[in-house]
Amino acid sequence: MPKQSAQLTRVFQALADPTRFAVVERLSKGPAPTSELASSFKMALPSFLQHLDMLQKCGLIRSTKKGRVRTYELAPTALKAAEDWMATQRTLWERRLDQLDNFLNELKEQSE
Amino acid sequence: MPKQSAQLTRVFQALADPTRFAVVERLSKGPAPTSELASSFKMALPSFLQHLDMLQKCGLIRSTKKGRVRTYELAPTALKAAEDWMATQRTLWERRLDQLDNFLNELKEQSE
DNA sequence: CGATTGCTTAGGCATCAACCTAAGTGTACG
DNA sequence: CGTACACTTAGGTTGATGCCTAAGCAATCG
Repeated sequence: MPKQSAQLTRVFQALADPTRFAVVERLSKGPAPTSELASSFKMALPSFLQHLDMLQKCGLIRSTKKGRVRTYELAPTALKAAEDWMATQRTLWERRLDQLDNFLNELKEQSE
Repeated sequence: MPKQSAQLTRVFQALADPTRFAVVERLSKGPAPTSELASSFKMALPSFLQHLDMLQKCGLIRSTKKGRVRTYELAPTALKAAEDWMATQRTLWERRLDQLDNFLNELKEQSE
């Protein structure tokens, strides 16, 4: 499944920018409209919107429009998928270290 | 602590590339020398080395050199930090959803 | 309805990231 | 000691990313 990993690299790509990173942190505390989100950054609005689009395209956030106001919220599924991948890599490695440790202990006992 | 988040965005940046992503997956299964890692990719060696450097600079991997062979291994701490950040954002959001759910249930009970 | 507000689209510029080839350093082996 | 091997350094091309201004559209408000 190379499709899966392509999706994950897009999520990481999205989180690699300080602006988008900060948006995710903000949205973890609750939904917010475009203008409120934008007000924290000194960037022009269209530039900021590109960041929101990117976050939405990779599935990290969702949005709905009511009247002329668009509201954004976090979409935890993408975050969870990335989190799970990381946990898998890390625990594979840590388990391997434990096995090595056991092996060395056995060697040590044999020599005693 | 804006230092913390800068470190995290660099980790995400590192994982945003398919080559580096694949290297981390490979190294989760155990250490490997430069040439073995490089053999999986059709890229020129110096190009590939840039990827390894980037992974190392953000703390995702370590390396040691013995003779003329450099061996790489995973460094789980950076991975753990990124994982923890994601879990925090996600659970903040999910807890908020639960609270909203409780609130709606209370409203519903009052109306019955 | 006319002006204002909130977002969207279009297009352009500058910097950086990912790749390459060519040439260098140091270790090992016959 | 000379050759081969494993990596390293230097330098250059190219496309993607991040930013801007200007102009457009649709929903309110007076």
